[in-house]
Amino acid sequence: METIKNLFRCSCPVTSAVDIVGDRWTLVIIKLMLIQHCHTFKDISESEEGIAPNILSSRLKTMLSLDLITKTHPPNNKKVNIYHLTEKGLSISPIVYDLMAWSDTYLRDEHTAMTSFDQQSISLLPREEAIDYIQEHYKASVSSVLSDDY
Amino acid sequence: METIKNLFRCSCPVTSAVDIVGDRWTLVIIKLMLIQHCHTFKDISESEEGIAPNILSSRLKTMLSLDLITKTHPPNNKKVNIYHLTEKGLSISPIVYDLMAWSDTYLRDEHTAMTSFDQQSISLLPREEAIDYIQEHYKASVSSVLSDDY
DNA sequence: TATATTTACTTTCAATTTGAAAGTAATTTA
DNA sequence: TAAATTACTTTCAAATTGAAAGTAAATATA
Repeated sequence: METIKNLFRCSCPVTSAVDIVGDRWTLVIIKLMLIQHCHTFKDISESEEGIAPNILSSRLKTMLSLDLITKTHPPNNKKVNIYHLTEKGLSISPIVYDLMAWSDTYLRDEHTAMTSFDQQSISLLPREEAIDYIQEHYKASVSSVLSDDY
Repeated sequence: METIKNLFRCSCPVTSAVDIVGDRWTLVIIKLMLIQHCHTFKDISESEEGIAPNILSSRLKTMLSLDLITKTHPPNNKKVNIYHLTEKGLSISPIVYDLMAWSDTYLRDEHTAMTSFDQQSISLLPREEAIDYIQEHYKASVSSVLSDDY
């Protein structure tokens, strides 16, 4: 008889969030979808991050089960799977933004090869507007991919 | 001949931040220091999160080497070690805040035992003020612990 | 001053997770 | 109809995590 062991270590909301996104890949996959507009298994596989296919497969399954992402086909295509962020997943955007901003300030000295924000314009906007901009562009990209003739 | 393998997977600032804080414990330890004012090995060990001493020891060493925390003794005490956040570590505060806010909105349904913000007052403040409040109280607590006769 | 307690760990070992490499199956393109 | 593409799965070794017990130095107590 198998028991499902509790996903959450304790009652703390911060620790509970870490129970969901606290690993080497979940936030990276969210960032690849959100910022680099990776919508397919192949897109994510080919990213600079170099995730192994078994790991990606396993993470996507977990993220689906946690309702961070959903999976659909583009119209008239049964081969390609489109993964996209749910509202719950898209709401991780502020955390992705803050990680980017923190690295920009505190990691540059020890990681000289590190790049800046993807679009220059983002670094010029105030935080809230930058996050909105990222989210709106992401949604537009998903719409485009899910429209006819991808 | 040993080579130090690069800490960073790639040039992306988000992924680089995940290379630093993307595991099960680093953000939890920062949160325990910042919010619950855990300053010693014992304080952290006894937390609700239940971290094993070998894991805690290993994480603290890594965090010291990454300059996220420093280690000192209180005056007139050679036994107790006080760990506290550096500027670099304290600047993770916005991420901790955002994780807390995200859980509050998106995890409550699936994790009914989850508590709210530690101090009620924090949830009433706007984000920037809440973060400032948390950081100032943290700094005051460190000062107090490092003053005479702990 | 001697003993008990506390604090901060380390050691050992089993279990779980990660990741590299190769392989497979369905679908679509040429 | 054959080749290429996409989305995976399988296998196995290496690294990480974690539970349990143990140790050493410093401090508090009798």
